[in-house]
Amino acid sequence: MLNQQGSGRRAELLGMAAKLFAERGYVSTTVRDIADAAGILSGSLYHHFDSKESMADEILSGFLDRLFGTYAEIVAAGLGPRKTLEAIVIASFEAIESHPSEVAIYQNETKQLLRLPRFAYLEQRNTEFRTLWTDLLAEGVREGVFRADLDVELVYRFVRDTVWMAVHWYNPKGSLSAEEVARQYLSIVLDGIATGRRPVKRRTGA
Amino acid sequence: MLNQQGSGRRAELLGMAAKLFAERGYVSTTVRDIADAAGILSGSLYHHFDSKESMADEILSGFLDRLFGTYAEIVAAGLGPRKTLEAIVIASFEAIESHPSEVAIYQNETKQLLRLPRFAYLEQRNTEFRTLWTDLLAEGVREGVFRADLDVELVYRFVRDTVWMAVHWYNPKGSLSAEEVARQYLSIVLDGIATGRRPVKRRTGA
Amino acid sequence: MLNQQGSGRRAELLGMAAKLFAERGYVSTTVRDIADAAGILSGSLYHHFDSKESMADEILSGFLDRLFGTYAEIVAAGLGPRKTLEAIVIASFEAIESHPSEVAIYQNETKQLLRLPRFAYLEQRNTEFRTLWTDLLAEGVREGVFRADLDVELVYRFVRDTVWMAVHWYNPKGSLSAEEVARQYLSIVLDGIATGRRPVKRRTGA
Amino acid sequence: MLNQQGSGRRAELLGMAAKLFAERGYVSTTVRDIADAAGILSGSLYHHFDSKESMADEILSGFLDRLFGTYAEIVAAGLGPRKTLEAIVIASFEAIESHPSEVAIYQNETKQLLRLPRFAYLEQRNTEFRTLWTDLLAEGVREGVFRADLDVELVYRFVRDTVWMAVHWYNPKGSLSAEEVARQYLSIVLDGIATGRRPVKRRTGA
DNA sequence: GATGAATGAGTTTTCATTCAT
DNA sequence: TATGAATGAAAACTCATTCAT
Repeated sequence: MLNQQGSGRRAELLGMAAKLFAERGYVSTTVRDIADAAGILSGSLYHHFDSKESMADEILSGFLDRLFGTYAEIVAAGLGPRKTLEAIVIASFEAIESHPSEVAIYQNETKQLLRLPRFAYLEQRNTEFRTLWTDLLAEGVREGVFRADLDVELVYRFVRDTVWMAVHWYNPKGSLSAEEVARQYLSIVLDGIATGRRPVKRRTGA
Repeated sequence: MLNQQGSGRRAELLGMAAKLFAERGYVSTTVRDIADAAGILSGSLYHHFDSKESMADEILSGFLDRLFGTYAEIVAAGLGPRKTLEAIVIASFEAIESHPSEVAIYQNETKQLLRLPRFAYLEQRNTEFRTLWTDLLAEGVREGVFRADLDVELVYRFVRDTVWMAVHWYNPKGSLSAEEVARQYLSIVLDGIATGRRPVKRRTGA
Repeated sequence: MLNQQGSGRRAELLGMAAKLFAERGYVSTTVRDIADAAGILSGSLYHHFDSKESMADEILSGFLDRLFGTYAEIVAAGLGPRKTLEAIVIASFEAIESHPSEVAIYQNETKQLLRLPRFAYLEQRNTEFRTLWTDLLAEGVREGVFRADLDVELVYRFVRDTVWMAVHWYNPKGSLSAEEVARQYLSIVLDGIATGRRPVKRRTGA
Repeated sequence: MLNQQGSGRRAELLGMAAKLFAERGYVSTTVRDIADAAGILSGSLYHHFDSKESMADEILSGFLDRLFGTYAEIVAAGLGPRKTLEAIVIASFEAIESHPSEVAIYQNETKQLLRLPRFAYLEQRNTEFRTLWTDLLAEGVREGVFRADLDVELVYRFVRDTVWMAVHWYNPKGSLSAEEVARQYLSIVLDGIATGRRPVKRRTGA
């Protein structure tokens, strides 16, 4: 359902490319690496794709369209800030589970790819994601379900980074399902790792 | 004090290389880029360094020696798990503040560099860091200052990733000092972003 | 009458190839360009032709057979040097009008194609053309209708080049018909662009 | 004096490239061909030049700057249409003599190169040349030194093409000097190849 | 006749590195 | 210390051609 990126051979090749881009990084993955993985000659890849760039483009844009579609549906459901946050985190972990390569590429290569004009949409996605989170957090603070003493921007960055970083260690074949990991993760983010009541906070900078 | 990586010109060149490695990534930074930044020809760099690899090596090993020295001092101080955790986080944020390039390289390039034999020590540092944290967390759980219902391994990864990710957005010239950011960060990690008592946790999967 | 280069689809494809060869040059025109123009895949062209080379061959040899047939008829008519020259020039301009692509290919690609053995006949055509003209000019000089003070070889080259160059600018849809252009062209070549009697020529270098 | 295109090795390499571009055509000349001619490896050329394109660019722009500088001087001298025309033709033949490769590239490759944005200046040079000639011819017609019954545009094309075509056959080592060839050429263009008075012209199309 | 997938040889270009001066 | 010229290996990409379906 979060899938479907083309027909037959093309999709197969994109899958291999994605895996390699995720493992070795975009720059360090040669077109020959991809061709080798596919059992063809490097030149033959150009029968299917314009360039290495366009492979990365197709992988990322397709994936992000689907992911942000899912986010939009969650937000549209109007579950309230806390439940929405949970749903978004869970959806993100599910993306990590079902499309680890794509997430890894998104995580690791965005900065590099942004220099190329054709990847400008990555910037837009970043902005979209930021708005999504800061709106959500601000609403939660207004409704009293999120702490008011934290910098919303900082919390956003914190959450953004931590969610995606999981792609670096989450093992879909391990004992924990994506949802279980997400629940633990949410538990940390929402309630912290310390026990008991939180001590009286000295407001930073005060 | 966390500084001093050679004398004069050599250090200057390493600084420029570090900045470029951090900005563009190790593979994407060419020797010519570094030479250009230094206002010399690329061949001339080889009067100072054996290779591009040895530049990265020198940058990273020097930095990590100093950073892990600091960690060791903190642990040796025997402050108890909570204070130790706080001190380590603060030291890490200070490293981000004082050596952003080095941290960024450590963050972004370790995976790539580990393929080269000479960077095997990075693996050792990772193990060292992991032991440091899991010991610390386990001790905290034993002493009742950290929650017992969380997977220690997962918490470790969580903390590890989130601390270093800050290098991607922390701006030393911004309004928040490294320590202030560290405090907020600690506040999130320790107490969570939700208000009030945490609800009775349904153990995931149960 | 100067037409007929195969049947149906084959001729159609050759026409497209000729147009592209003329526009972009033989080397710069890819087999895919031709296939694209025909709305088929590049591999499919090989059901019709052995190779790109054989397409160019077929285009040129057919065209030149017809053109030189026309020249032979004119010469055989025995009209005398002046009328023969006029008829040849007119026939050439008509070839430009009716087969601009073929003339352009002949003009622009002969030098390149001559390196390939199968195009050796182009050299023969050149020789044939040269003989035709130098004979004609020499005869004209003997009969007193062409100036005797000009180097026949130089005049030949002059005429040869200028006639064919017209393919680069002659526009069949423009206001001047091929014959009209030929007439003006002949007027220049025969009588020059200066007004009045020619001044006493200082023989160059004498 | 019409020379001087850089320092030392660079100029040497450009000269070799120019020769090959002229002989085999720009597209058909590989970077390896040039490197082979220079006795170095193809990659080494990139120590001196950005790209094959930039070699052609440097060759052409430098040459055209000098050539059009010469034209401008001639025009500025205000010799009257006939003498100006003669001087321009002679200067052109001298360019063919001293810079045959550059002229050949200009002649043969302009059409191809114009597709690349960086060669837009070739279009401007063409326009400049056209204006130069049509102005000159029109002035000559007004002053009664050139025939009024000829289409100025057509005469311009005629002259333009024929002058440059000489590069294809003019042999600097042959018996005729550039100026001698230019004189004969001028003699043809000005007075035609026919003997005696020109017959009463039937205006074409009438 | 045409497709879709591939080959294989070659192209331009990149880049870490070397070395005589 | 630095330059200027080069190497050599590999990169991305091109393209005429083949061939099973």
